[in-house]
Order: sequence, then structure tokens, then C-alpha cells
Amino acid sequence: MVAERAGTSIATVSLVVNGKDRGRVSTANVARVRAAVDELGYVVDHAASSLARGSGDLVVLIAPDLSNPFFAEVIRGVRDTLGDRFQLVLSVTERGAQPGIADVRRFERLRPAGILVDAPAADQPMTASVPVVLLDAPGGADAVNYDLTAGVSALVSHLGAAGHRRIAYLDGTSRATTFALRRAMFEQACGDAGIAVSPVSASADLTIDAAATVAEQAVDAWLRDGATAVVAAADTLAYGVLRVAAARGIAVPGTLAVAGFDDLPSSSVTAPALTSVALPGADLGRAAALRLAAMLDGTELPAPALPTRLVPRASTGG
Amino acid sequence: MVAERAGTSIATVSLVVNGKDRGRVSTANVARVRAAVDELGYVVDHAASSLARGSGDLVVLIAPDLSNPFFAEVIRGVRDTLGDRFQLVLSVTERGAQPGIADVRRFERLRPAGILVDAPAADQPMTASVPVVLLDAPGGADAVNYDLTAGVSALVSHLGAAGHRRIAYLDGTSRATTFALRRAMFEQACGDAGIAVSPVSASADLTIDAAATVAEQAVDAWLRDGATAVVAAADTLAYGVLRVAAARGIAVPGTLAVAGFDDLPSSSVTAPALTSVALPGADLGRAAALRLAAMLDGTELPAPALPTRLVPRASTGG
DNA sequence: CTGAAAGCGCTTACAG
DNA sequence: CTGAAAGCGCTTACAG
Repeated sequence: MVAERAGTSIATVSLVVNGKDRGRVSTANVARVRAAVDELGYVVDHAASSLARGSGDLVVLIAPDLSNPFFAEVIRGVRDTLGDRFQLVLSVTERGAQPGIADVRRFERLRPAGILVDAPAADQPMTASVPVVLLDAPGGADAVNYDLTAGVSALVSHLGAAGHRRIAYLDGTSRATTFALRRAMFEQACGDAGIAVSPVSASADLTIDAAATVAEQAVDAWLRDGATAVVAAADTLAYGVLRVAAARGIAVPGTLAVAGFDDLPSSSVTAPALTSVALPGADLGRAAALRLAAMLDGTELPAPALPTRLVPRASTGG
Repeated sequence: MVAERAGTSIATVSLVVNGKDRGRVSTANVARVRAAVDELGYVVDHAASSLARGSGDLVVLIAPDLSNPFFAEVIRGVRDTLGDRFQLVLSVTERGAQPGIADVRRFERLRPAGILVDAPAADQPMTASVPVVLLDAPGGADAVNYDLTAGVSALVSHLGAAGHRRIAYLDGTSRATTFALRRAMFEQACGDAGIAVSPVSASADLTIDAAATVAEQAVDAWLRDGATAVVAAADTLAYGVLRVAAARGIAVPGTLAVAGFDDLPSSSVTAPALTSVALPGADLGRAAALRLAAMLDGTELPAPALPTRLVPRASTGG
């Protein structure tokens, strides 16, 4: 430990650097250590520190591939809430893959204070030697989730009011539980409202290109089946449909109304502007960070379900 | 070390786990260690390992706030190129801030194999005890950059050909060098083509909302000044202009043509589709990862400037 | 208030 | 091929 050129012992330096010097180190020594630290540009070795201490101040957030800008919002919420007490590091999966237990294992090695897992693959226990909180993982223990009820039922009654009696669904290929739930709730709400769900099923990766490729075929099938609207499991999927509709000259919403989930910032500037069930990503990140902090403090926090709402725009006739 | 219940010594386990057992450990022992590892779910402690070894297999990518989806592409390029040899972790700055030397210092503590810094703040030396490569940091040493020449001159001649003689520029508030360069090259190209750049200057954070707020005022000033087109330093900024134009009933491109930089995936579905100088993010990430790997192998790699090109769309009359 | 010492879990020469 | 031992840089009781 270089900084013992301050003329004090290693132990003293450690105390000062960690702010544990209150009434344990003379002010003279504190000053000398501080000076030495500044001069040498000393920074405590994280590996050694967390080895000695048992665990560090890292918080790991494991998220799916970021091609869905939704996750940027989640990350922002987490970072802003974690503050200076922890250092946030992110890991993203391969495109199209969901975070799984293998990712958690990989990051346990870093001895983080805790791990956050966003939109994990279904059916994986996700236990670890450190506290774990799941985001957007309906059904999981220790998870923070959206309450989709309000958003989905508003969407379906909005479409019903516009006269749609047969609606298609474009799903994500994602194996995250949240996608299964979106679909189930949509079908349930349609059933309740006496609206038919088109049996023509389609799904794509959560990128515009992938969705456009799928929509290329699916649009014809939907229209042939008599559907007058399509609901996509994510805004990025809906963008793919919009692109194909524009290329083909299919009127939106005239011939085919389109809606999505997420309400990405760019959904206000698409052609036409996209109707979407808003899932406030920053709120989700914030709630997850609070929950983790509470677990670390030993205070159990109730997990509130975050409210969702419909943002109606031109793609469904406003 | 728990796994010594395999009946061998700690050292033997270490060799096996690290794949250094070739001709140094009997096959019988290898098998027993493997079995014990599986049973116990053992995973090597990263802190202890990198402490003993001097440095780990982590590669840190420090990027600005992800509200610009451009960075998602960069990240994907880095991850795909790094492969299994390294473990990538990301860090993002506060919204609107550029990565600086402080961020690098913070992550040096983790003893990573190397650090990648995307769109760093200008004028910061950015030296560290581990290899560092900069992305999109024109002027920096050890940086991988775009060659904006082709893209910018194509953009300006495209606008010139469409009859624009006076063009406004919407800058980012970002202090990253790359933004200063975009502006400089744009003004240079305009000068060369005999096109005037509007003196009405405006800049905003790289989010649609921030850009829209700024555009609210700026659009009037641009039109009053006689500008017939606006070039934004990033697509997200251009989206803000599109939003305001749509709300105000200003025809795009009829009254005001709009173009951006990045060519985000969503730029193909905006109203109208956005003309943009394509900066292939995945290519940038890939080049940076290759360069870092080369530095770690001791082989110096020449830093090629990545080509850019114009993607003309409806927002400038196609 | 201060420092010598043990120990965190691993890796790596080194001697058998 | 195998194991005892030193050392990575820190933290934390513990004895002065």
C-alpha cells in the first residue's frame, strides 16, 4: 500500500480512506494521509477490498439486448435511485435472449451487493448468494411489476369503441414472462368485450427490422382473416408493421389500426403517431432499486404494482 | 476452497478450473475435481482471482446516457466482438453528461483488462493503468472514429441540389468532441458549396423532449431568418423538430426540410421518414473491441476511420 | 489514538 | 503429477 509514505501504518490509511476515522485517528494523521492520497492519486483496489470485506458496493443490472429503447429508461431509473452509495454496472444479453440463471451466476463472481434482473426468462429460479430483485417478471418472488389491467382494458375498449370486432396480435419471440402476460390479458379483455382475436399468429424479435420482415407476410394474412387492427407486444414491433403498411400503401388506421406497448419517446413522431400502452420504464427501475436497497437494509418493502395507462394517438384514430 | 472435498489440493483444483491442467494433472484427478465442482455449484471468486492474478477478464465500456439509441448499437458491436474471452460490463453517465476521467478512475478499481470510453468529454487526457480505447473521440490518441467526410458532403450537396441556400443547425449540448466536429464539417461543406448557415444557433440535450422544447422557439427564428432546412446533430434532435413541425402544421420538407445524424432504426418510420447521415454504431463498437484486443495482445493495430454515408428520405424530399 | 497480524479466496512458482 | 507455501491489496479485531 503505497500511501504508507504518509508515515503512518497501513491500518490507519485504510481507516481514513473508508471514512472510519471518527475518533480513531488523530486529526494530524488524517491530514497527512489525505495529502498522500491526493499526491499519489491513490484509489483503493476494489478486488482486494471486496475480498477482505466479503462483498463490494457494486450493483449489477442484467438486461436483455438494448435494441428496445425501453430498457434505457429502466436503467436511468435504477441509476438515479441507487445514487452514490452503490456503483451500477450493466450487462446485456445476446440479441433476442433473456437474462437467465447463467448470467446471474456469472456476476455472482464479482461479489456485488445485489443483482437486478430485467425481463428474465420464465421458469428459472434465479436464486443467488446475494440479494436479487427481478423487474417485469410477473409471478416471480421479489419482483417489481406493472399492473397491466388498466392499460390493456383501456386499449381494448378504445379499439372496440372505434368499431373493431376482430383484432390480430403480433407477439415478441421473447421468452420473458411479461410477454406471455401481455398476450393473455389482451385475449382476456377481448373476450370480455366480445371482440374476436384473429387466429393468425405471428411473432418477431423486438427490433424494427425483424418485425418488418414478419409483418411482410403477416399483414396479408391478417387482412385476409378480416382483422381491422393489430396490437403489437412492443412499440418496436408496431414500428415494423407501420413500415410495411407505408411501403404497401395500406392506410393506417383506415385499413389497419396499429397499437403497441411501451410508449417509447419516438412513438410520438411515427407516421402515424402510435397508440401505445405506456409502461413507464424509469418508474420500474426506480422501484427495483428501492426494493434492493431495502433488502440490503433488512427492511422488507411491499412490492407495489406500477400503474399503466393508454396513450391514444393517430394510429388507431386518436 | 470448498472443492477440495474432491480429495485433492487447492492448487490442483485451481489448475483444473482454469484449464491449465494439460499434462499437469492426472485424468483421474481432473475428473474428480470436475465432479466436485458440479456438485457444489462452485464458481471461482472473481475478486480473489483478479487480486492474485493482477487483473481480470472484465472489459468496461463507459458510455453516455443511453437515451440515444445509437449507443445500443455500439454496445452490441462491442459485445459480439469481445466474445467469451472477456466479460463486458457497461457503465452509463448521468443524463446529458459525457464520460470523463473520473469515470475511468472509478472503474480502474475493478482491475479490468481494459476500458472503452464512448464519446468522451473533450480535453481530458483519459490515461489509466490499464489499456484504454476511445470511441468517437476525434483527435484523441488510441481512438476509433468515423470519417464524416463522405456523409457530410453528400448531405450538403443533396440539400443544395434540392435548392436550399440557407440552412440552420441544431446542435447537441453534449461536450463530446464528435459534436464539435460534426458542426465544423457541416459549416465547412456549406461554405464550399456557397450555402449560408443560419446564425440562429440552438442546441439541446439528445432527447426528443428536450429537442422539442428548444425547437418550439427555434423553428420560428429559423423560418424568420429565411432558412429552408435544418440539420440536427443527431436523429433524436431531428425527431424533436419533426414533432414541433407536425404540431404547428409546418410542412416537412415543403416549408422546412429536416435531416439528422445516426440513422437510427426508427428513422425509417417517422413522419416523414428522416434523412440522416448513417453512423454505423455496431461497426464502431466492433472496431474498438478489436483494437483493445490487439493492445492486450501487444500487437498494435492501425485505427481505420469508419466510412459514413447519406441515407436520403422524405424529410428532405427523398 | 496506533500498529502488528491474521485472514479474505485465489494463483503460481517451487520443491518434492 | 502433486501439494505446501508465499503473496495479491485490503479490512478488521486485537493488543498496546
